[in-house]
Amino acid sequence: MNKPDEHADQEAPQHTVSIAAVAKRAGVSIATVSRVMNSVSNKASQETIDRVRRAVLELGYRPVGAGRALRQGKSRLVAVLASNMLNPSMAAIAAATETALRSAGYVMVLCDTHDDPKLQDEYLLEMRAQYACGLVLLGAVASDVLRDCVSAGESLVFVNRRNPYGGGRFVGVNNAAAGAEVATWLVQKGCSNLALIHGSVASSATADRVAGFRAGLAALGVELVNNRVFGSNVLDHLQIGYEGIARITGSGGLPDGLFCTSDLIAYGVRRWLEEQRAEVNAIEIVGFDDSPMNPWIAPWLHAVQVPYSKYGNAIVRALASKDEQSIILEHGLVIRPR
Amino acid sequence: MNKPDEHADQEAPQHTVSIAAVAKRAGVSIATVSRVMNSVSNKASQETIDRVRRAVLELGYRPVGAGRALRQGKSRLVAVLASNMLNPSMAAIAAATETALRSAGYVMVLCDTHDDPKLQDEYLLEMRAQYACGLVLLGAVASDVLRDCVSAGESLVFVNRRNPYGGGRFVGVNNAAAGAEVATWLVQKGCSNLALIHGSVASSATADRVAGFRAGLAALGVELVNNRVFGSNVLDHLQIGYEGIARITGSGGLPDGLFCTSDLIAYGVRRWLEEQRAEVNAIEIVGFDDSPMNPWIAPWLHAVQVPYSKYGNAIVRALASKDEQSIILEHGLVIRPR
DNA sequence: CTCAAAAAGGAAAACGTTTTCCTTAGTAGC
DNA sequence: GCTACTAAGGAAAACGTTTTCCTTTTTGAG
Repeated sequence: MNKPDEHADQEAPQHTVSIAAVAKRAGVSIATVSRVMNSVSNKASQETIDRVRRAVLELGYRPVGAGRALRQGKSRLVAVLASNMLNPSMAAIAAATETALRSAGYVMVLCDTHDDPKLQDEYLLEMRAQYACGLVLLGAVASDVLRDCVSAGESLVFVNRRNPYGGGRFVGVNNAAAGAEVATWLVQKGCSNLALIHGSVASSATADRVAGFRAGLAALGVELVNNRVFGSNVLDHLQIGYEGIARITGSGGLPDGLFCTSDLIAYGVRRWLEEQRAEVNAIEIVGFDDSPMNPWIAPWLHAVQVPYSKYGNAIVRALASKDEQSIILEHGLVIRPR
Repeated sequence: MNKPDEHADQEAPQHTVSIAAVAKRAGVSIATVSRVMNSVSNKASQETIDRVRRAVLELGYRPVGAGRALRQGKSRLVAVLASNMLNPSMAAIAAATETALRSAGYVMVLCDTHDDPKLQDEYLLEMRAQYACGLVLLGAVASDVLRDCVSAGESLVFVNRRNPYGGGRFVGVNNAAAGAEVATWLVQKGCSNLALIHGSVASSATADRVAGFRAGLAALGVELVNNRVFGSNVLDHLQIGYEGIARITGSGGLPDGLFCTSDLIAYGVRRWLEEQRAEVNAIEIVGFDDSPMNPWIAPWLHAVQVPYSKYGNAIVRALASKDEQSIILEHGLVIRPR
């Protein structure tokens, strides 16, 4: 911490130092400054470049976003539309995305759509008005403006949940394969009374996890009867787990192996079991996401581990890529010893 | 879901509909359109206003942010600089803030400073370049540019952690009072072997909680000896709790009452206790924040409840207010029965 | 009826960039 | 000594707003 008095070194910039100021200081035109800033080749001698660079440093110049955006017809803003920011896995993705975007020179605008098509539309329109140069949908929901954006060929990246209108860039894990792996592990572990609790299948991620789990069981010749499955469209996954395990247990006793399509569902399950004073350790519970807090708050939970910290870079890569590729990241299956 | 064909109602706008288009359609000048949009009084007849409004609706016009920002010298972007977005309580504040900002017509830019002064400076400069009209600091750290912003009188709101340079708008709870309440409750509960585990006191929030707790005990004539206190600057609060309870127990046995300055610290404590197979229910543990997930994942934890969902509106109010007022929100003390 | 003030609204400047034209001076190939 | 071509760089337009002037018309007070 240096004393407030001796800050006469280069703290002059104060507020808005424009390209014109830099040009004047370097003794060149604003066009040249702009070209140096954007490293346009063959438009300035090395000497000029150095002079401009020096002026930029001395004045602490940094291009005003609005000017550039207005001229180019697009800003450096990337909008991230999350369906529910209170969900820890969303927050993890948002955090990783922010870091990756920032180091790629973008600025993240974060919006919470609460899984509401109307609100999503509002945000999409607003971001268009802000000249956002990219849209990241963390759990997209079908909506009119989204369809519009898709068909207009805007720069969209769908994360975890696929484009409800098909196609488009996608970043996520292989949910179906993960579901199947869970099935295999539970069966090999010797569980004979399996159950499944899942959230809304309007999410392609959830739907794939469920389908993969069922397919995995089918491949092993294991049957999953209907009263061993609970699904709900409720947004609060904790609630789903709590209610789901109650229902399942009520109509056929405690299972000995359980797949929950999210960690939160598993937390809800555990809560009910503890309230019932059930023999919790007799049940193998597998969640999905594997929150970094799990080793601390849920050491009893196995989980498909989604590499959220790697999502950021993947999303930036997807945004930058020209073709509509899907980026499938590798998941893991974390088994926690009792 | 309506069929893709019959969308000829008013889906024409496609991409960029500018103020000029609206003006043309309404048969007025762009100046008039602008004035109607910003409801400048005495500049348009009711009839004109209606005509413009109709044109706006029909074309789906919405002012381009960059144009307005450039002209006015400030955008509608509000930057939220969070010290650690993976902390659930930060995420909760961010979510509430986003909603409140949005409904007040602002757009939230979320940045994760990782509690790093250099990164915070980078963000502050970048946001200045983006003409951000407000800065919300969720856990500010002392840094050169921040000092600059403070003395330049920029629109700053400090949340939870106070301005390291003094003054400024502040939103938070009365941490000292809350700490004292915890002390009182623990003593009244009959605990005689108290302990305290806290994070970095560089955060004014933590410092106040600790000071309040100590003052509360002192007022009751209870002494808190040094080997019953553990503090650490480590960022990971889970780790602090885990290590803290180990140290404290090692140098004086298990406490029967414990105050942790964050929920996460308490989670870490619980983990260690369970690993040691300690009689966990013999200890009254009080956390701070009271995450909405606590009833589910930590029903054993008492906690000072911070009304994070109310932070959003308070922050917007603070941003809008002319004078540098502090907004102190009411906290609670949630006691969970065993 | 006169005059001032208010209402209504248009033309154009300004904001800070990027980029399209230009112009000039070298330079390589013949 | 030409002719092309490239390097180097400036002037000015353009992006979409808001706002300052300015003009014309209407209103109200005397």
